[in-house]
Amino acid sequence: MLCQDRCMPSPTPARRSRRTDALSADAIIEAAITVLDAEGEEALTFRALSTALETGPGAIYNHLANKQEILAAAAHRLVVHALADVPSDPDAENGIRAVMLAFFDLFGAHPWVGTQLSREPWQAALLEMFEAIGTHLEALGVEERYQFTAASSLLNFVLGVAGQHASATRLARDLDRSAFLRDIADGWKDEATAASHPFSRRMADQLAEHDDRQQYSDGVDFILAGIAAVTAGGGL
Amino acid sequence: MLCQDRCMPSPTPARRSRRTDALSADAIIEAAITVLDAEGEEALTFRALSTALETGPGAIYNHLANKQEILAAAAHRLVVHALADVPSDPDAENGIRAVMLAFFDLFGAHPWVGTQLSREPWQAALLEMFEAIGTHLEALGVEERYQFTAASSLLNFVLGVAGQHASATRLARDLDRSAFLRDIADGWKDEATAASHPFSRRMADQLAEHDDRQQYSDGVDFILAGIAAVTAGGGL
DNA sequence: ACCTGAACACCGTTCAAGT
DNA sequence: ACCTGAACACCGTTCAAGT
Repeated sequence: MLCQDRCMPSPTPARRSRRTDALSADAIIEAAITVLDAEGEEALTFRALSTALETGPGAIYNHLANKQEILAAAAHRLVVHALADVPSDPDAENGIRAVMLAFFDLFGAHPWVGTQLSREPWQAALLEMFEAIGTHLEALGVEERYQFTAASSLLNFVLGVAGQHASATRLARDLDRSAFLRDIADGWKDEATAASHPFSRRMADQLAEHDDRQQYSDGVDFILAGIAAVTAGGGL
Repeated sequence: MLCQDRCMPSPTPARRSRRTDALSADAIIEAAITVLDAEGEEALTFRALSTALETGPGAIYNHLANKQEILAAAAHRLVVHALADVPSDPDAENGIRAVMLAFFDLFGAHPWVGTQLSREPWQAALLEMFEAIGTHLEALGVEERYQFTAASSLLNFVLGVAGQHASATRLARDLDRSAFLRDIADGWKDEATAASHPFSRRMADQLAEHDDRQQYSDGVDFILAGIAAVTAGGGL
């Protein structure tokens, strides 16, 4: 649909297309998400975005303060949508797992969100995540005094995963993922590395072959089991 | 020591100082750490770095491929140093806690490391962290089949914390930290926010008053308890 | 072989001039 | 009130010219 380099000569004299509908923060955020998903984080520039919106780069500033605000709003929107799509479950433990997996799937579909979430502390998107996690912990019967630490622990875990996912995607955009991990695993088997890193050497094949989503899910289970154990066992 | 804006007139005609010792990757990395610690992430430019090194920006490329490599090498060096300083402990559970706290203290002293660690996946610094965690898990008696997931969970948790720490520091560089958290907590108490986020509303005061290091330490305990529970209980 | 620093190809952001 | 797009003040990186 885009006319990248050379356009067919048009019968009427070429004229710079100009948007007819009004520009809005919503439209900008939507266009930003499209660019980010299609071409990655580094492709989102004001020039690219304003071309997609058929306007000038300056026009964007009439609706959003700066690039950071565009990214924050885009991430927030996707987090809200992802949470709205999580089916409610009468079983509290299934509920918290469903929420955590929704986050994982969101980062899979939009890896740049992972980068954005570690850019501003306690931004709107993080509040939604914290709230969703906390609500389910409450339903799970976690005592009040553990709720803050428990919710933070789950949130920090998912943020760590999100960041790694984003950077892996940034680096391995074209490469296929398993070849990329195989390369790293092979590096762990190099004599020099292996000699000083025996644990990693032993884990190399698992790094190359593991199922990311399963491992994430297992990590969530570890933390949930820990929360349950500490709560039952009478404290930290 | 730096001559920032105006220099005293010197008796001999002013001459651009030129380094006498040879430039090296090590010297560049050391200078980069100094700049990053003193002035923050955004202050590290090739121009600033080459000024600190008394050379031209192009000279740096004779020793390191690009900015990413400088940051990765700087983070790696600090992680290695931090781990070298952790005293060995005969008690395995103290050992893993000491390693995890060493990471936390590292991010406190050099917040920019948190940003860097989520920039490249499985970079050298992460390998060191993974290895250190894994070695202690082995000592703790975690079964082989759980080691990869357990080590990854702890690593992802610490990476999440590191990222948040870095972004909080970036945003609140001059502001004092407690005032910054108070502001966010107050936002959670706003009528509009509180109505749709009751859990966060309830946690607001804890956000403002909690001890970061203690909470981190409690989070580590949750995960360790979960690993112990799952291992003892016969599987995920 | 290494250093120098101007030049290049970008950025995000601003702002006078338009409608 | 909003849009336009050239201009500004930066970046990281390159490279011809020096030593």
